[in-house]
Amino acid sequence: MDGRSRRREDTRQRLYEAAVELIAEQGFSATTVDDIALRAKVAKGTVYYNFKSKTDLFEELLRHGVGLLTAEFRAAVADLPPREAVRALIRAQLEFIKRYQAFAQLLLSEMWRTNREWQQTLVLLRAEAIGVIAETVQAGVDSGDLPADLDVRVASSALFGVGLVVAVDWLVFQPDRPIEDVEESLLAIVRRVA
Amino acid sequence: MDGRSRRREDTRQRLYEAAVELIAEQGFSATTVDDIALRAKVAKGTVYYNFKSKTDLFEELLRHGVGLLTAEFRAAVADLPPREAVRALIRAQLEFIKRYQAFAQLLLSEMWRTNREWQQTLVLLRAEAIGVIAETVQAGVDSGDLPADLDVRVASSALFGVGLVVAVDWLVFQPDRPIEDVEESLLAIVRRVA
Amino acid sequence: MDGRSRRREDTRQRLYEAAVELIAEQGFSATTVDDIALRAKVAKGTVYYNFKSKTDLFEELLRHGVGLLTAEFRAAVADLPPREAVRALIRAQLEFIKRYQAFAQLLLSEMWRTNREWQQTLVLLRAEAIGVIAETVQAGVDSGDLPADLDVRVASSALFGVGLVVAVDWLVFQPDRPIEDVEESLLAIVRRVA
Amino acid sequence: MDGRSRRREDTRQRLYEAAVELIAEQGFSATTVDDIALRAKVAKGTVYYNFKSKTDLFEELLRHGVGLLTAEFRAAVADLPPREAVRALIRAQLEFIKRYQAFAQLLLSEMWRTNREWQQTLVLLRAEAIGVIAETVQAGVDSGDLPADLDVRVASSALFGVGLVVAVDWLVFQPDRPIEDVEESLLAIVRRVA
DNA sequence: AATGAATGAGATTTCATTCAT
DNA sequence: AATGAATGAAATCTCATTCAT
Repeated sequence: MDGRSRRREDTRQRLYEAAVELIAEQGFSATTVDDIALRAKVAKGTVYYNFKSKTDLFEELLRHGVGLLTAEFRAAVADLPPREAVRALIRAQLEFIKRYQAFAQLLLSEMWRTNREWQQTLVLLRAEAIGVIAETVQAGVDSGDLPADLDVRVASSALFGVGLVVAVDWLVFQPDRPIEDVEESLLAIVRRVA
Repeated sequence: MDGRSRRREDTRQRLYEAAVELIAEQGFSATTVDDIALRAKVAKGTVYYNFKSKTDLFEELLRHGVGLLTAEFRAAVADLPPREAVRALIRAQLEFIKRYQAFAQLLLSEMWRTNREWQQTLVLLRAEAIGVIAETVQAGVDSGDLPADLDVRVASSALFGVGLVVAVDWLVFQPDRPIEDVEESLLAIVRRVA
Repeated sequence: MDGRSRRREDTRQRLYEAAVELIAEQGFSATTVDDIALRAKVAKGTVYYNFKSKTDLFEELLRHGVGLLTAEFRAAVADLPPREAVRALIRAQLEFIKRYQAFAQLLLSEMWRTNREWQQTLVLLRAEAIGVIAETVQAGVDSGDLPADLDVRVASSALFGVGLVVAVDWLVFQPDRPIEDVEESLLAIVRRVA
Repeated sequence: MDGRSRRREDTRQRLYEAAVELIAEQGFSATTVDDIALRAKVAKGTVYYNFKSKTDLFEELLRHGVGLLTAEFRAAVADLPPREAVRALIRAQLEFIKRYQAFAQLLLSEMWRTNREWQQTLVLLRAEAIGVIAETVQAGVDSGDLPADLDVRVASSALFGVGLVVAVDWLVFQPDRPIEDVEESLLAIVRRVA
């Protein structure tokens, strides 16, 4: 790597991981830079050597995480036919949430808040992720596979939210339940579009 | 004056209202006691005359709010037959969320966090509210109105979560959409149990 | 009683007692008006109905307590011959401290501090109490019963301080030891003037 | 840098010195952290960077100070014969008090209070310091240099208290009197054990 | 590239005092 | 004569940020 050394990139990664876990558990404001440095096993000054500010770290974190999710959404739909594509999106979301549990928890907690500094960032990122869903649903409506009266924006938004809340509820309150069960529940719930 | 004077009870009510709005927007930690006192139009000391701490105010707020919701759930089901009762619960939840929008937002943000001081309180309160749903669903399963293979706990939990996220999403991102639409979406989504 | 009703005088007495105990244990600043009201079983406002301020309550308390001590000193010496008079003073001090333990503790803690609001009051009261001792010692020197080279002021001051510290040490750290023992220790200690 | 950097250790020392003077004059509760920081010429936050709390600073201060006193006691007795050893202890106490006047004043004010957070700490520290005196007195009793009927614990306790109160009385009310006078008064007072 | 001591603005909390009843 | 809710100034404590090393 050039520009940013490998060592530095490693430090940033450790900071991301520490921050995402702590913010998932406690929220952004309740998580201190000391906490983050401690969990990442670096000195406090190192946080500021790598990020402009605590908020900056968090925004980069959001971008990083939602970027991953959107990429997986895109990969999931590939060229599948509409209904299968929707099912693939749900599966992808579930798998993402399972893998990045803390990030999902954090999204659920922050996504419907208003009046926070990173609000704008989050709204944009949300639009990106939901955009992929919307494209897929729209394709289904166009092809006649999904009901013509479906409000695409509303349905996509709901799909995303329902997936998030059901999956996180699962991870937090019934972690022993197998993922297939959860996927089934989700599919049952969203039958109309999947 | 019955135990607590009317004046005092009025002050507490004002503090609840101020706190719930601010915390919904910004979260618990980002909301200052100064903000709360200012919005409630009392002196800062008054907050501490009425509540042991900021956390205590928040916990009592949660108890107060979830208490109201649970009461409305109980009133809604009355003696209705199972499927109607479930529909009534959904309607009650929607109406509650519409009426106490800020409280709903706050619940959505805090309910799936772990590691916060009021976690235990919240888990208990959640169990109470979901309990009413579970009783209704169970009655439906027992009477044969709902599928026998339905996992009651899981379904009730999902019903609650989905209602919350869809309604808050509506209020935050599509406030102009009529409530009937939202109710319909919700019913469509949860067709299996309603 | 006229001017001040019996009820009011009773309330003031209860406040004195509550205050003296708490201040002995914790010191003046660490004792709150709430504490005092609670222990005296009156409402907080009542403290201010009876005393101008917390400091005022404390100063009146000091005056009241040292007044009692000085009176007992005067009663003790009566017309006794010098050395007996000194012994009588020591006994009187011990008995006073035993009876008003909390007050003695409080005196020991506050008497050698500087820079407190009531400093002046306390210095005056101390001078009064030590004055009685000094008169007695002076009489002994004059009559030849006590050594002519004795520095009266210094000796009286030491007599008072030593009595206070030994007696309070006894009450706090060896409360089971009989008072006669303590008296004996004290007499042994101050043999030169008694 | 050994464990704690030199800079940090210097800051802590400055904070000790500032705190001891202020607390001697005004007492613990009446001394603010602002006062301490101001006198130590550091920012308020620095106090909390170095000590968990105001109480923690005070407890460490007590430990530090009594540690010094105990060390000087041990150095003073060396291998002297009993009565000389007792005299050496008295001289050591006087010199310590003269040198660390503020600390002595503070001890006198806090040592016989009950119900303060640091009570336990102080009782332990007191036992340590008095322990050295008691060893010396015990040796004197064992060797026949001191009266066989002397209650060692009581005598040591009294010795310590009397030394403290007489020396502080001297520093506060008669600072011009030469130390030799004070030492002589003390020796006269405690003739039985010295 | 990283460190950790120090900072100071701003948060939470306390508490003597006031005041309407 | 007493009460207790309310106040606001001042206390304790926290924490994002800076900076010298």
